[in-house]
Amino acid sequence: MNLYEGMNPEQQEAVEYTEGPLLLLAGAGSGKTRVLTHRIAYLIEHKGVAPWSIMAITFTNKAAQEMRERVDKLLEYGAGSVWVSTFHSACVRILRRYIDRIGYNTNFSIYKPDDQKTLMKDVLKTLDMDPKTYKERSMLAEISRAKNENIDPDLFESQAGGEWAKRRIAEVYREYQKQLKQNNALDFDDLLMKTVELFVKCPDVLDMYQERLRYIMVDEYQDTNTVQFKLVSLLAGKYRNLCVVGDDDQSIYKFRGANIQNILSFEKVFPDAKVIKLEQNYRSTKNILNAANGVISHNAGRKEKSLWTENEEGAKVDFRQFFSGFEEAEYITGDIARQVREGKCSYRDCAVLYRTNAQSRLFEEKLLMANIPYRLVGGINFYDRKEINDLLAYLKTVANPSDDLAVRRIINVPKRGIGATTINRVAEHAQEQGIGFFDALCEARHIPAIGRSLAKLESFVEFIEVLRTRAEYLSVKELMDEIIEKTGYVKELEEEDTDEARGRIENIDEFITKIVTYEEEKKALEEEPTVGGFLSEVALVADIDTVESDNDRVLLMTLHSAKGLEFSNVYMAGMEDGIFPSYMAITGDDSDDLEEERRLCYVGITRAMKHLTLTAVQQRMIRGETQYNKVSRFIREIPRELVDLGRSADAEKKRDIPLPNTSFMQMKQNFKARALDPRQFTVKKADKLDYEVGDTVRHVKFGVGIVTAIVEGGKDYEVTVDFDRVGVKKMFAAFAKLKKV
DNA sequence: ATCGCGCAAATTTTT
DNA sequence: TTTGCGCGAT
Repeated sequence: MNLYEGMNPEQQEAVEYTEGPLLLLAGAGSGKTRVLTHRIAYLIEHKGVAPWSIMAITFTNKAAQEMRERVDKLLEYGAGSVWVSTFHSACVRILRRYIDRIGYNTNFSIYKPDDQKTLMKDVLKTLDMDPKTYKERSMLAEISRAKNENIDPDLFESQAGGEWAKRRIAEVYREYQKQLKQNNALDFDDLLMKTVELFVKCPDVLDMYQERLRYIMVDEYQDTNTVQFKLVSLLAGKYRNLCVVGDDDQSIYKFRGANIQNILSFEKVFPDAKVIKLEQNYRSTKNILNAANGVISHNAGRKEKSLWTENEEGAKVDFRQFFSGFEEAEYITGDIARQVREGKCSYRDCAVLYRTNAQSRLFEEKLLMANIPYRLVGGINFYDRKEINDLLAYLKTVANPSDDLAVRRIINVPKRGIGATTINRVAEHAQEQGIGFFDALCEARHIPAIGRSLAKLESFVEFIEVLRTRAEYLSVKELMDEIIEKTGYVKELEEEDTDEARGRIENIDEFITKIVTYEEEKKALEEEPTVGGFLSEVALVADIDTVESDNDRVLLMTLHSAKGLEFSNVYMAGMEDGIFPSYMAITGDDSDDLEEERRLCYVGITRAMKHLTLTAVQQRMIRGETQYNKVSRFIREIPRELVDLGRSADAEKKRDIPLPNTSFMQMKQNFKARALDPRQFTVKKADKLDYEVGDTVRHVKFGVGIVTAIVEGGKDYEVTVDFDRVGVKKMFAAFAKLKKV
């Protein structure tokens, strides 16, 4: 395999420059993933580096998965041993192993924003603080900001000095951490911060990882925050083979603590760093790229860089204005329908991008009416649904006995006649005795004033205890079945017999399928599936991670979610001052905020390969109120000669779309029933396998082997392979992803 | 203990 | 427009 085929000199140089710090400034569409994957292959094949001493960190699980697949294609074997992961998943993996060294239990829970909010409410109550002046939202934002800077409560307090307001927040922060710890739980930011703490406090653990991970690569480096930088510096501290890839023009996560200084001053921190720029764009037409360049040139303080392309000039960038959001959505939908009808593209080539999730509704509605398949990314996550969170809370309760939040969520779900007063009494008792909520439940008979509720509490405790015992030998799926069976959760929904309840049952079925998928995948990798493992995985999936490329659908998502993706046809909707750039960015006094919006615009434009359409409207409904906005200033920053304003507005013939006689919700329901065909979630059994008995095949982790048997089962083929290195293994075809060599 | 009504508040972006 | 919460009734 020629690793350099079709690579430009800079890309080649980046692949070959393996020792010491390297900063790769890679513009949009400049083939950085290609460079990274080839670099990994080069390290293994030409430098004899062991696959397991290479770590690549990406921003999303989707990106990680893609990178794994691409490395796998380049290599004969060993690709499975390269550690490709997101920051958060990597940290979970490290902490599940060693967090007991810093005083937590390795079966810790991971608290998502919803859980954080609940916990924060408790914290504010404990501290007796007025929730009107101290909003949990802003408290959590402050704490998150601190954690992203690796500031612990002590440091926070000392930084507060004499400032009264800040000292108060420090108090909240301290109590919040205390309660997290009592629950043996970590929030997202803790995952990073505690890993750093672990490395600092336990040099032997750090040393072990340093010795193992000798080559480290970080993708989307412009979006790393201070803790992430610290983490990477620690890991790479010994061998200093650190390659970071980023583009300061695509830094769009400052609000989440991303520190653009990480990239701007990389050369100061690593004075011997080599800098390579990738400036040739392979993705977009000249017109699109120039439009992007035009916009981003209005930002100050950028790294010197000019993106160019050899691609054709292409069509001009379309800009269309409409009266209301209704017509905007109609136009975009109609345009997609037309393009597909004329055979110019497929649905999957089209993406509608917008600034806020709330804007998705109108597009959903129109696409639904036009019968165009779509996938909505983001907004309400699958795992944010009530029924799913209830079931997850059961699993958390079983896995982590200290997780009071989980216990309290499910203690009366489904209704067991245990009400607020009883729960408060138990909580008080726990507080007095300095024990956990669940422990307090166990000794409920010693709590005065529990009265008649005692029997109910005891039977609940017994139920959980039984589950914990059974969990020792049941699979995750079996455990979940038992929970559903014994609680009567689904049965209750069935009796409700409403559309809503039916939807919930569907979600639960989907959830169970996800459990099964998780278990099968783990088994295919010869790893033990566990409740804790499943919970970690679930906590860290973003909606974008679950977008399958093999479905032919239009994608709807925010500009943020679109980072790292590309489409032939991109529609950027809501190009209005106050929407994009957001009202906050315009009115705020920080010019940085506006620049970040501009970078976001740059990211959006550079997603497009062939066609870019920007739209704006005169009046827009925002939470019930009509707003009148001016055309986005970003439109004016695109060189005029690159823009096509379309025929005059009245020449745009409005086509009549028949009004549906069904409600939006109902249509959505129907669409869901059609789109979420069960086949999509169960593993599809291949019609036939592309290998047979006697063939030599390759497995990501086990390497090369010979197929000795194939048994056809109901759901899938069970394949037996005799591997050169690890011996005979049995596996399911759909998960093992064996490739004939 | 549970249900339901009515009023208030909220929306930037996410691992 | 949608969601969340508090209070009163059963």
